[in-house]
Amino acid sequence: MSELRETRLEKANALKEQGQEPYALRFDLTDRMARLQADHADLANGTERDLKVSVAGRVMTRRVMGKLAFFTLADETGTIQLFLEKATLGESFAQLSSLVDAGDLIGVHGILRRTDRGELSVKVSEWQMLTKSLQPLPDKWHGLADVEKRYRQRYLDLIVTPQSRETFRRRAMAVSAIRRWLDDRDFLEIETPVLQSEAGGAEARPFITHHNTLDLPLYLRIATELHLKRLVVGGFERVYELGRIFRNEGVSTRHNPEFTSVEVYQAYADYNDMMTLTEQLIASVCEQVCGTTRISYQGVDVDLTPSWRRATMHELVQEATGLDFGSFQTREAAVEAMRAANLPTPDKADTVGRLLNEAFEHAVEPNLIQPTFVLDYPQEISPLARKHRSKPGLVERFELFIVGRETANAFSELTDPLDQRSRMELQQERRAAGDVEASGVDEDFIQALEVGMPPTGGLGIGIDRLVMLLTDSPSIRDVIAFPLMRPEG
RNA sequence: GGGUCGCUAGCUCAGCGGUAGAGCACUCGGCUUUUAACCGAUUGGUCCUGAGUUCGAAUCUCAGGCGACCCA
Repeated sequence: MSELRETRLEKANALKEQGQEPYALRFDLTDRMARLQADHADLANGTERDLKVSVAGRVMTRRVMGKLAFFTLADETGTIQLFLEKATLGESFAQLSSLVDAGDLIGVHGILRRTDRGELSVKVSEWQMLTKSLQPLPDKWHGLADVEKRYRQRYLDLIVTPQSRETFRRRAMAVSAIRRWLDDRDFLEIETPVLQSEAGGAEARPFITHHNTLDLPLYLRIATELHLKRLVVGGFERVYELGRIFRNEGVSTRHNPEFTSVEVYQAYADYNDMMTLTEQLIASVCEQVCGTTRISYQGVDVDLTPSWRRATMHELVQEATGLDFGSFQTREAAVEAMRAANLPTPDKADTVGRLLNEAFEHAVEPNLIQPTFVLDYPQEISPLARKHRSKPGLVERFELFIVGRETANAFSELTDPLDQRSRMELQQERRAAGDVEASGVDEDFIQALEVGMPPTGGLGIGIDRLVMLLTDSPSIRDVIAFPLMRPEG
């Protein structure tokens, strides 16, 4: 209600009349809360330490009792109690107790004192309004229980939910740990276009936009793959890009239309090398962010200590269903066996390989809790991966699954330009037939391959899903500061 | 796309056919060791929107909006 706001505006005006700017320019602070708490843990109850400190932050709670008051002041690192007494503050005590609300940002000068009840406090001798807040804070006890509000008004969530702050702190740590790990191994981060005239590198619907001056339809990238490979053709032997990807798809606890990936390409390597790289990289990031590689996700223990299980898609499906997809000569044979095993056989899965993938997604994927590399995918669902060196119909590809979720995807990259062209033409046929996720032929990319790409291992990791794992977050929206929301009605 | 659940005061929630409620927050008064401070008083409402049933709807029905979760 705007009555609260009116009251606070009046307080802001009252401050002005008393010569206090309600929106201050700056404040010289000497200390931050967490450090003060740590450095003065030895201060005895009921005693003072004659050390002048200046701190600033947001007033979280107020407890006023006549001529004495206690505020809790929070900065980014933590909280400290303010010990406010009329005897010390004189006239400005009345101002404090009547014009400062929970939610205001203030700066104070004072000395340290631990109260009789053992709370380290700043005994304030001087205070200054830094920013007057016009909106009330959420319930101090329950916090922001409304999930929708947490996403729509993330700033409130961050103010009152310490766990939310910790999640984004960890996300930042994870992202910088990934960059550091790759930089240390001579991988070069190169930025590739977000706006593309052909959206390729994955099977997904793109967002469409338009360039006015060139009168050109453009797509937001659905992957960084094809441009990073062009860089490998150009002679950069170790490249990566960590950045935003856009896919015009639904929203769920595991999907946001814009998300972050890191794609890594290493010349003269294959998918076996990328497996080692993946487990080393993720284990290292986990160690740095969580302090251990044995973590707990939503009550389930997950052990990310290398090395991880490696099994082929065929083996895993057979293990879970008893079906040997290597023995099916025709789609009909596979359909018959799958029906007998109560597995769905959608029409769009029009080959044995696609049916294998269906069986995998249904019977295996949700049960891959511990990190597992799934190897050797059907060629028809992997148009950018090279043919397997010894298994006909399959490609050298792995996906990494953790807690039932696809977390990484990697290939021995397809370097044969003629093979790549025929794969892309197949995609184009599917698109012509109505598959909105199929891409077309990227002529410029084919031309790059014709110039010659060295044998290369490529890898993509979904940063958001990795961060979910490292922060024990149940929804992707918990790890994206401002997730996509439908506008409020 | 389908299903289940939710939407009531700034926040957290109760009420489930008969006058719109509580705690916290706000405002006022009291209080020099509180930390969900306490005590007293007051203030605060498009019960998500619209239509219907009914003497009477926050409550029942239908449609719509937004969200959460599950399934595809």
